Amino acid sequence: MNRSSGRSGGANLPSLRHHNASLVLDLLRAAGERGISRLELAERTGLTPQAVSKITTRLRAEGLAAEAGRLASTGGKPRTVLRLVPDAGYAVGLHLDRDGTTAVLVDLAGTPVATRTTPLDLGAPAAEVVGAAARAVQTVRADAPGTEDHRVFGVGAALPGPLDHTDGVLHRVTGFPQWDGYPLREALAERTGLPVVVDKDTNAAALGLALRAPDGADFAYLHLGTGLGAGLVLGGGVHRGARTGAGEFGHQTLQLDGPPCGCGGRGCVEALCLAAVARGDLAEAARVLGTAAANLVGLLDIGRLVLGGRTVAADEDVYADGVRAVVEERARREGTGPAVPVTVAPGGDRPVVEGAAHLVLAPLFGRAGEPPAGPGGLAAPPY
Amino acid sequence: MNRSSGRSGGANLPSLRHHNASLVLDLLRAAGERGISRLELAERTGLTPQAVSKITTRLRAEGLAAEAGRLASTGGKPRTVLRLVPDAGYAVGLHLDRDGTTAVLVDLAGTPVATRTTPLDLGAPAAEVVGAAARAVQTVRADAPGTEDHRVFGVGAALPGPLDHTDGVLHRVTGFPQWDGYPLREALAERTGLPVVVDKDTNAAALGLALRAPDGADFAYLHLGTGLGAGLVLGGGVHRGARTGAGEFGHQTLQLDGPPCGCGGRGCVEALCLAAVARGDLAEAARVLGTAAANLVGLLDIGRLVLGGRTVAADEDVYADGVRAVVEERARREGTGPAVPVTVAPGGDRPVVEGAAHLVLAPLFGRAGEPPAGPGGLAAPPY
DNA sequence: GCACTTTGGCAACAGCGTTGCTTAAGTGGC
DNA sequence: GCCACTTAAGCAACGCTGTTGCCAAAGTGC
Repeated sequence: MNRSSGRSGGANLPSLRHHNASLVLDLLRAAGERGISRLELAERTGLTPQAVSKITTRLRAEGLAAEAGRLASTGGKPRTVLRLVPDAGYAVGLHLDRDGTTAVLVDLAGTPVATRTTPLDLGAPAAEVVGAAARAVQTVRADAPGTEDHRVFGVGAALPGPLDHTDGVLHRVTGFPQWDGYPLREALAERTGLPVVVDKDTNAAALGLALRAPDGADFAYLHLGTGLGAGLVLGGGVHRGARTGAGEFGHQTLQLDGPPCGCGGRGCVEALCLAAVARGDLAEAARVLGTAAANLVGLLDIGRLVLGGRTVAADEDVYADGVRAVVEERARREGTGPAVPVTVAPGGDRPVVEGAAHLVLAPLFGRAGEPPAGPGGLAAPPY
Repeated sequence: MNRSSGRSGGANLPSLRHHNASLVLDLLRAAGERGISRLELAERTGLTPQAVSKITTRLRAEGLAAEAGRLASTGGKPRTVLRLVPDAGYAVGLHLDRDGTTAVLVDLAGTPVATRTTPLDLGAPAAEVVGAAARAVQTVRADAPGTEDHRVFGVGAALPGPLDHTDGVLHRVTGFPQWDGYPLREALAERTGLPVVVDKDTNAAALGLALRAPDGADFAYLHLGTGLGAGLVLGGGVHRGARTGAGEFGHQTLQLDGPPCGCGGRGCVEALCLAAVARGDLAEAARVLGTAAANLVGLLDIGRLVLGGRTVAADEDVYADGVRAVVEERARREGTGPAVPVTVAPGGDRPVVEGAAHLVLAPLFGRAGEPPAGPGGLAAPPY
């Protein structure tokens, strides 16, 4: 039973079946090419081996799972290894950044099979940007043969700035007022003929990283690029909050009555941090970022911190070490156990595009987030 | 299904039954004395009317629900109103504060039926404090006749400072080093013969307020007393984090390199806020509190803020207005809709004791939190 | 008094995971 | 080479879930 918001849902037999199937499918996905045996699935889900057998039989019949070799015997019949069938479905990830667009086609396992990056000014007229984005989607689909229409589940689009994840309407992409109130989801769905999900870049990246994490622990993804934002993963899914605006990390006040910030406030982390970057004092930038991160860790008792974004990518170790130092010092003071690990997400901005594709795939695996709706409407999931 | 942490749980028929029964029971509880009809239960849960009939029949057979009158007809057979039977079970709430202990016996509906407050120095030897607490529990049970042993589900204990909710061991109650590592749950369970759950005072209060809230929206409870802490309610349940230490709100850095705080850090909200209180500048205290609160609202996109604690209770309006002003100004700047409402929890510290009792009751209603374990062990819930 | 509406229980049912047992497929002793 | 043993996985029967179709109960309104 899932950490979805609200408490409406009564459960019936189909929802129970779907829940367990998602759970198994998620474990298969997490196991990757290594695969996983039926008995291990049973142990991990708490279901009986017989129930897992029934569920995997259905998944195999639907082409989502397949047997793939067997393990060494431990004194009896050896376990059969099951694997997710990656090409049972695909999704498109789309990253609309301030100065360029990247589209990626990933398979069910999350592996990218085609990528395209094109320069694109997010400040151009909306119709132009949407048109270019739709073309990028078509291109990346054409790049990968054998991915017919019905096997592409949808498009996940990630972009900076506040937006409403539920209805896919942008609020106010910082610096580009023409996007205010623009129904991006609808427009993209119409142009691509595919279901579309829209989310903030930080949320997309966080979701992608969450699906790759071996443990299910809560973590925060801190993205430092042209701005500073966060994606929060609580309980296995992205935490979006009441109005899907969570992750407003950059305009956290870190210095009461400090220097003015572009947002109109004073002493925001983003302003302090980027000012330090601008004057070349990366150690100070890392210290400021670390202080805000430590605030977050204390407030939510988060288990892990992941840094990302272009600015971080340029000097990974400086930021990782600087943030780690602040977090460790605070943990020592409070004496509540070892400090949380601090890592850097590899690949600069790449986690954003790949995570965007996961906006579409995640619901299949029971991860938080409602399935996308739109024209060519996503039929009931194949299981 | 439920926002529990981790993603282990496969679901079977008993768990499905339990889930739906909890859901119905929670709606009955929320309806209070007003009651609720079968058909409304069906609408709210999404279950069929027939399923609700079956579930409520079981609940009535077990003495947890009862029919209570009927509504006006709308042209046909009038709806029958169902209500929770409050005296079907009880729980004890215990608030161990720095200078006193309060115990309360509440019924299944959360209504207090007996209260006792005794002065008690939390700095006294552990055995002494536990003994006095256990006596308080016995006293409050004796105060309410007709509440035999098997109908008291357990004791929920709330106290300040970091602790491990999972195993009930205290970490370091600020200012009282003798509690460091003390297994409070075990000790209290042994002395009272009842299952015990231990949690931070802020979490207990937040849980109690969450159960009373009409909507299921996320909110934060900010407690300003001798210290400053927060309780977070996300997705209907208390968010405790990886090591059950979430809510560390007071030692959030709000002023880089600011004045030193007792915790060893610099520029913590708690230090800034309490310093302002000490010099009588309540408006500034409220502004500082509001700034930290606005950080929290932005980060989590929380839907509501509730203030509490003795310091707030002494000047409710000053704090409510001061915090509201900061939050509203930030909302205006960011332009993401109306600011979140700011209210004060009535009754000073009372939400803490009553919320403590809910630590025991909440699992019955499917709210986050594992059921208590301990001697005299809580048998399977009565439904 | 009769037609109609709405509530809510009864009975039959489909489908879920579970249990008990059987078959498959290995290892290791002799 | 054979047999006893162990472990994995499927088959069949089962108990229990919510669902569906139907009917009795209990009102309103002409």
